[in-house]
Amino acid sequence: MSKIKQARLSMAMENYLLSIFRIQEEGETVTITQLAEHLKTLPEGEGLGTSLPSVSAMLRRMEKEGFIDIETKKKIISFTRSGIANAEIIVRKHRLAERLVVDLFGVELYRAHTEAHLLEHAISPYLENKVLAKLGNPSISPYGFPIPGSNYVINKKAIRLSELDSGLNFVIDRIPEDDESLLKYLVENNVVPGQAGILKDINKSTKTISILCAAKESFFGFEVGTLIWVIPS
Amino acid sequence: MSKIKQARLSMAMENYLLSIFRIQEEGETVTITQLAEHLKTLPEGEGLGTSLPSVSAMLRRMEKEGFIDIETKKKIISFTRSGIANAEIIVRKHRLAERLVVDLFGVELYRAHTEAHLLEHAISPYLENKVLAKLGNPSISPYGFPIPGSNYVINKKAIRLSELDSGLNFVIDRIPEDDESLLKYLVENNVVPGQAGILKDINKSTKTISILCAAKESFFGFEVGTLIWVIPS
DNA sequence: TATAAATGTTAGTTTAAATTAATTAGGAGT
DNA sequence: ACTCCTAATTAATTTAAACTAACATTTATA
Repeated sequence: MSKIKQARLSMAMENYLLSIFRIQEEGETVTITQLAEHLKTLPEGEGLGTSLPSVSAMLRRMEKEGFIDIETKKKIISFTRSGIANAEIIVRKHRLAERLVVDLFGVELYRAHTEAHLLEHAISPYLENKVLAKLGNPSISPYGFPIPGSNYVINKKAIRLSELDSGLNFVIDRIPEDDESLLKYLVENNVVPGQAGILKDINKSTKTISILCAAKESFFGFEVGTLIWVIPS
Repeated sequence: MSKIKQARLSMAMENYLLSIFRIQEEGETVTITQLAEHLKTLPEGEGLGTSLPSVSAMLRRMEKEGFIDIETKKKIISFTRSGIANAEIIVRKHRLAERLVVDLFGVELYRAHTEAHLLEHAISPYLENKVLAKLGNPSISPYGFPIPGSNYVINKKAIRLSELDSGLNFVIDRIPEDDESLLKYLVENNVVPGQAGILKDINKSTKTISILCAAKESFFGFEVGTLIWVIPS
């Protein structure tokens, strides 16, 4: 029960915390270049916060604040206890905001992530509780990601669609959130969390995948296939 | 039909626009000191943006951006066309956010204004439309203020409670938004927009007022009485 | 092993927004 | 007219967060 510093975070720092969390969640190692890359997907300020020196400087600030450790050999960035706690707070607000705009306001799925990126910084702990109650304590985001604080844990049986074999049935677990044009395509073709489907063909030569979800057939490359997680069924 | 610059406003500038709008709405002249005073009521950053030189500098920036004119004799600050347009945008978001948190999330009235001050900066035009639709195109805030863009105009018959005579009946039109402890008292005693009441006593000697609203009697000074607008009935 | 590509840091600037401290300009009162 | 108070400005700093350009360090690969 150690006291976790519940800091007044700047918007920029909240974004960094969220990006680091997301990179870790994807199982990748957090490097400065990775981070700079990931921050580019954020809608705020359009193209800010992406240069390596900027990221480098911010990480040093975050280290001073006690949110992260930077390995001296300068490869690995990891959260401290305080860092993970604060990252979970902002990720929770983000995913709650996604649920909010989708469930209550009817925002289209492909825009929810972007809208949530603005809202996440504007939700006080008090309001968060009100929203949680209103939404019935949701445990996953509209894209299938766990909402920190709920007891939901990712299904261990989930695998990347690109690792499934032809002919097998599945249920969509998670889809990528931050590519609007891809999302439009996926939603259009019923490739959304909870949807059952069958892998029609996975082609190792052409690196393409075709699936069938609720009578709609979709077709995409392996890179996309690795971003879609499914539960074999 | 001139093109109004739909600028990317900083959060700080949005706050200034809103404060200037509010001061004008109250019928007072906008001076730098007034503004500094009003900005202190904002919850963001706690105590930031209140010093005279800060306000002075920001106003010069806003003049450069074409939002305001500053009289050379340095007394009067007024909006340009672009300024009023952008102020109305942020005021609309603010009051819509107040309605949102009250109507949908059950936030208590005394906190709504504060929560809205965070949310107002995080509502995109797209989301604003969704929220407007969800709330049924409201025309006034929970405190009784008009939402710009609706066709609502303030009732010309509205007067300050302090200007009403003893024994007269009224309906509450507007109550002040930015004093949480006062708001708690008012809500507690049914002094909310739309509520009918009777002015029991207005005492010129002690500068106090007592009213009766739905069986609850409240009691306050003239300063408060000037902040509550009512329609005599 | 040498060299190229990728990764990260230093150095020097910039901008927005804030601060304090000190100074000036305008009106009101005696 | 002089003094005083209020209102506003100037000056000099500070901080967070970003940038470019140039340099340095690692890693990988021919």
